[in-house]
Amino acid sequence: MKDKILQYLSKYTVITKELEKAIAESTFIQCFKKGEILLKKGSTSNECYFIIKGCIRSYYLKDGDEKTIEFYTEDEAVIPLNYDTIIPSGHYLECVEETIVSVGNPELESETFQKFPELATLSRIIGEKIMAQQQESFADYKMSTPEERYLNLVKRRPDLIQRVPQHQIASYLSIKPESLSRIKRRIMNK
Amino acid sequence: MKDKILQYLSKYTVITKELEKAIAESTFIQCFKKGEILLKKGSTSNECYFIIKGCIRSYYLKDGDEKTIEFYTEDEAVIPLNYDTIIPSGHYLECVEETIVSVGNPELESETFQKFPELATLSRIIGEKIMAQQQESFADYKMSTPEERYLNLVKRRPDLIQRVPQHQIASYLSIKPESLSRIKRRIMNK
DNA sequence: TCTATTTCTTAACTAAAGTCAATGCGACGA
DNA sequence: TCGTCGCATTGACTTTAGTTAAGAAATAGA
Repeated sequence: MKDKILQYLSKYTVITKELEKAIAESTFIQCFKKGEILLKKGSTSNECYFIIKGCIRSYYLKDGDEKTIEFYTEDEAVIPLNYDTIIPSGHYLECVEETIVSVGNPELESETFQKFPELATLSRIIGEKIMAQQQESFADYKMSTPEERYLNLVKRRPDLIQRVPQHQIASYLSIKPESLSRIKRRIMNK
Repeated sequence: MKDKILQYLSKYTVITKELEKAIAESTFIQCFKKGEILLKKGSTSNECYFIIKGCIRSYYLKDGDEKTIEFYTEDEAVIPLNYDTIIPSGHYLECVEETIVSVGNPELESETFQKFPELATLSRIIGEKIMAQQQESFADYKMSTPEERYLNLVKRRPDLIQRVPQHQIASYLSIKPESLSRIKRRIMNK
């Protein structure tokens, strides 16, 4: 199970036996059922997740309906916006399907970081990378029409189209399910 | 001139005489004219900026027209997406008006960080803050209609409406100038 | 297995943004 | 001072998304 995290981290640094042990001690594995809520609006968050298997969706509630912000799948880190703060969350985290995660929390994290400073550096580097990716996908999003966004999604994350309900895909693209149906038909007839 | 940076940093940490000196040594002041390009698409970037006075716009070129991603004004940090990497930039940075900035670069930065580890920590904290803000504004953007985005902009950054040409505001809201005109009229008639 | 519920699609209509073209306004330089 | 150019606005028309409502398909639960 934990192999996947080590595999992920080994892309960035050399994993010593000691480090392996430290990571094993500072995280634990947890399993959630489809539909389970990991984080509610209004509550604080002191857990972050690394997805071993499954899919997590983050969304806001506005005018009674859900606005999907992001889908996280295998080998991705889910760090709530308010992680390690006392700020109540504005968004929800929900499991799209049965999901196995490795859970981290600030206390265990800072302990491990003190023992392994290279992990702190690593964490910063990965953080910067995520930030750069986010900025890029924001730019992509802003520059595209709903149809382009859908085509882009099909290209980059074809698995999502299969495993996530269409109305959640639609909300992710900021359109109504009816519009997504029409867009798909439009593309078919080309 | 440099007072503004110290003032900004003093919100986060105590500024000693030594630190003040180090900051003075690791940055320099530069002035750009209206319309000057600080970063071109395709080139690498080894400079970041802190705006003392003025306004900088980042934009992409798509299908021949400019897609504005962000406006940066007084007391804001402008860190190109590809800063301190060998990746060629996908976006441009342009001065909306005459702009005075404090310039930083990776070499000077890492020197100062070694001498003042608290500055490295600070830089990380500010980085995380910027990241959280970005995520929030992305969520806000995704959840809003063009009209809501315009009203939001008027509320949060009324100065931009005054100092930036309307067609750039429109591109920032991802609409055409004609649509922005209509939105303004619609709001007037309410 | 059968039912009930959710999800997806379709249709008709409304609302809003895109497109194209024309006009008006103001800044800037000759 | 005048003329030019870029910018903002307006109008007519097209395209696309939202809304409402209905029905078909898929899914989950009893």
